[in-house]
Amino acid sequence: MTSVLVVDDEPQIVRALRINLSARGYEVMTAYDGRSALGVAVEGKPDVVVLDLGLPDIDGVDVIAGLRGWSTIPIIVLSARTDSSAKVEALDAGADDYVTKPFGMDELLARLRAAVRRTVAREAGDPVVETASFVVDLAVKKVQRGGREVHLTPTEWGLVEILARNPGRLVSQKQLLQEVWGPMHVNESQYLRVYFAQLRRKLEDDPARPKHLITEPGMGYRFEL
Amino acid sequence: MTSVLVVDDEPQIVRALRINLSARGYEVMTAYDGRSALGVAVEGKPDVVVLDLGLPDIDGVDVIAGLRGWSTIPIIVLSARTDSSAKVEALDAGADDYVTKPFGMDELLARLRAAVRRTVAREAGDPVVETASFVVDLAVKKVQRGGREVHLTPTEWGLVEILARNPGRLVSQKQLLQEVWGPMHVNESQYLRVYFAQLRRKLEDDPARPKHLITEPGMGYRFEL
DNA sequence: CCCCGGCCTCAAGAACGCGTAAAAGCCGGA
DNA sequence: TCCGGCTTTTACGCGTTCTTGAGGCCGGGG
Repeated sequence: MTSVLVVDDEPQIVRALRINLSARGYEVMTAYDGRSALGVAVEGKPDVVVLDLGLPDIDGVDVIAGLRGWSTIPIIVLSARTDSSAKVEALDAGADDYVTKPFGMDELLARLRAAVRRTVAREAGDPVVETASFVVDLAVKKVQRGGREVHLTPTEWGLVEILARNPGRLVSQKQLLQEVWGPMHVNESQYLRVYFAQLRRKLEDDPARPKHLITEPGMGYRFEL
Repeated sequence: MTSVLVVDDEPQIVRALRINLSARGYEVMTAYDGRSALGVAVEGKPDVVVLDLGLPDIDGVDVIAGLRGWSTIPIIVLSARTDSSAKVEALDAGADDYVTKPFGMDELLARLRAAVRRTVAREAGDPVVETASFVVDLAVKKVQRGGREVHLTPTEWGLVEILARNPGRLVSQKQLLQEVWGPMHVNESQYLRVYFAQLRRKLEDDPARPKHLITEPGMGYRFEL
């Protein structure tokens, strides 16, 4: 299910959006200020964010920057300001679209569909990553090894998923910890050692000499095909 | 260079866009009707399309469909119709954005940047820096020399990364020390000597006569391609 | 000619990060 | 309540990396 984070300080707008979005099968999260919006975004990993710019605590542009710091989630800005400088500012800060209030619900929903479609298209590319030893199916969240399915715990899968989405790339310890354990645990690199040992035991032919789950000492980990 | 296909049957709009886009460094292609637009798109493979919906020959939505049949190029629709049903129709046909005429050039350019930014982020082909002796891949954080991968320690990589991002430019000792060792060690120029010796041993064909990792005595270091 | 600053080289101990194992804590379901 | 699976914590040995100091080289200036 596609999840949407709605951020606005006007309850009636949040309510209207929640009703319309839920009715169309979206999962809806909400936030009423910038600070909690960033928190909810980290926790809930929404597929798209609808963001009002006139928030009470943080400037809208800073909220965009805060999201863009770690994510490429599409952001659709809602704002009462119609002047082009506001639009330019928001779009250049990293927003994907800009809709002025009052807005037509039909149009907003269409723009939302367009935004989601783009990211789906981006990630749709063969959601299966294959190595000589095992196969990762990102769509159904399963791993096979020698024809047999390998059971992974949620944490293990979290790591495998991030790595498999970045084949060949070095992924920093910080990024892994951030995305799997949350921003509070970015220094617990011991977790990574424990879990990578576990994953190697489950997936590598020779866990002591891994061919695919590679450690880059001091930097991070790499998923070699 | 980013290329833009502008499709509109009103010459003055095409001209205005051509001038503004060229001035900002875009490569501009043009078409005045739907049929030729599809042809030019196939030939020129633009990075983004600005499409007027009121074309003389083909209905705008069909042009979108014609493009979407084989491509995911971002499409920004221009249209005089402000009713939401028109917007919904175009967006659901596959358009990425919808701007109503008359439009502000600033805003259109910002939306165009947003559209391009998305696809660049998506396709970001590895930024690779290549010399006669070795290859630095900044995205995956790897260095190759003569087909074989060279292992770099975190500190070594830190130096190579900074230099490779500034090819040909002189980078001061202070900057290198600051970025790799932190502000506390900007005077430890001995570190640089030790590590550059190490890097030259790993990367240069003749470490005693470096061709790429050049010392500028008293100033800093330079990465020659 | 000699001195000196800056650079290169080498080597050794300290510090760090990794892998591994095993115990302890924390649920949720039977 | 007990059990089993999963996560978090602790401990230790080991190899690698970083830091540091000493010595040699080179070129420019006195």
